[in-house]
Amino acid sequence: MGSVRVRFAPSPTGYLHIGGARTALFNWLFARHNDGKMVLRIEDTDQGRLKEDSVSQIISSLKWLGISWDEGPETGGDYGPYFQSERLDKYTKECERLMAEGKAYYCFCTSEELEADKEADRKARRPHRYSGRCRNLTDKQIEKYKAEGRKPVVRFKMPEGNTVVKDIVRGDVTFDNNLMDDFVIMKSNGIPTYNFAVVVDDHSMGMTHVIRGEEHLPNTPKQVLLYDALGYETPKFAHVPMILAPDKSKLSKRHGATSVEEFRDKGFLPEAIVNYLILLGWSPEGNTEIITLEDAAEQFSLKRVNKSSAIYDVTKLTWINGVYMRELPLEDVVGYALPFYINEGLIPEDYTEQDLEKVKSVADKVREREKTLVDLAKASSYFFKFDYEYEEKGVKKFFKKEGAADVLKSGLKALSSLDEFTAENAEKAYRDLIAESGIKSSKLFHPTRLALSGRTIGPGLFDIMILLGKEETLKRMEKAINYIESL
RNA sequence: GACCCUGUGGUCAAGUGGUUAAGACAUCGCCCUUUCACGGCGGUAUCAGGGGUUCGAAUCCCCUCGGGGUCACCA
Repeated sequence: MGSVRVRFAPSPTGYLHIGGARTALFNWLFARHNDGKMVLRIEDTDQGRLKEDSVSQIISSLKWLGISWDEGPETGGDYGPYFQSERLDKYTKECERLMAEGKAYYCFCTSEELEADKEADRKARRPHRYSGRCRNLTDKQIEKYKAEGRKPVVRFKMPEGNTVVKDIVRGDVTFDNNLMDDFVIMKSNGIPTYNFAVVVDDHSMGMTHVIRGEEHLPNTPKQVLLYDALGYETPKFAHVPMILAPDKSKLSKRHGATSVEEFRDKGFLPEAIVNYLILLGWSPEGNTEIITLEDAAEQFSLKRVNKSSAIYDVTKLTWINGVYMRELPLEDVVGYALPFYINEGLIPEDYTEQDLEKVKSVADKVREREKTLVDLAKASSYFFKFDYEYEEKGVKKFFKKEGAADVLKSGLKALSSLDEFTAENAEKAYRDLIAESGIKSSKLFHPTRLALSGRTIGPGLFDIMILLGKEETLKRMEKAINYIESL
């Protein structure tokens, strides 16, 4: 076997699905691990289902995730074109060869006839398969049909016997050819069906391995038969388990986010999504949970891919996202976070260098305790706006207490006397105040936090003060004192 | 319905005839702490069921049940 060549072959009918992303990822990992090539091919033969912009959406999602390809759209390559719609001549040629060899034939059955057959089978409660009516048409009959203007499809002549699919993940899977009918390989409009196009393409593009979702397994024997009929060498197959929704059903819109874009919009980082996806259906040796694309590529093996489908669990994704939020370089996190800060109305769309610096310093502290970019932006809001309301339960607990205003007043005084407003000095001022006055530390810290942020949780109190600056800190203290006194 | 795949805690998942059945997320408790998060320690919880094979089965075989997928001139 030559060097490894694998492909990800999405159909451009929408966004990049999380399951598709995982398939792409496994292909990428396998290619990388084996110093092989990753090909991106667009399966756009069904013009009816084609969606505008879908290709660019899929491409941008893949890029965003960090999944690259050596050949395909944008990058080109020696095995192009990489759009099936531009490869029609290849399918036609191979189809004609099959017909010349008697391995395929024209079928002129109308959809009405086919439907009637199907109905008859249904009534007789027998499994439906194509009747084979056109299997042995004479040249004369064919001419006659053609003269009538009927456009034929081309069907594959299903041979007798069994077909074995050798699958790296699942072992040998045997299918009875009797259960498969003479399926269509070329539609009446001259466009190949999936099963035919995929075989011609995978062969002509030199694919050594076909790694795809489990849902393709039942189709594979047909493809194997086609490989044989065409005299191609069969690639190695690996059908990876599917990703299911929490209720074990197929992941769909009603389960919330299913596309990579949606996860992005919910504030997940590409590094985290990729990390999570790597762990779904595959696991590295040892107890590693946090793993980079590069490390995974080094270790990746199809032998360690699971057989059973996995239920995707957003809770664990969220945990992983939190890990990356605090461990990735601050610049990276801020880069991803900016749109969320804009969306929260914290900085303008045409933000300045100053805005950026502020986001950086705020995010640096806030990211420690948040798990998504959405939460990060929300938890940062009071650093940018002073229009917040005091949290109700905080007010009850800390503001509506005997002497609350006085405590804040003494805090305010201690702070205002500071020349150099640093976290160390501010903390010292508070600690000294506590020591001198005998005020309990919690009686001072909590109301201060509520005054400065409107909340009962957040970064270290003195970090907040520094981020706010002396002037703003004092202003907020004063406002809180007034508020308490008005209660 | 037919065919195919699959079945270890709530979820991910290690495990390939002999283990006290790892680990992670979640959950519960404790600790750390100005709060939250992080972190640390500990707890609850798993081999779908039934038959075999074997001195010995999560691991091998069979059946049942559960889950999923495929049955197009879609991909």
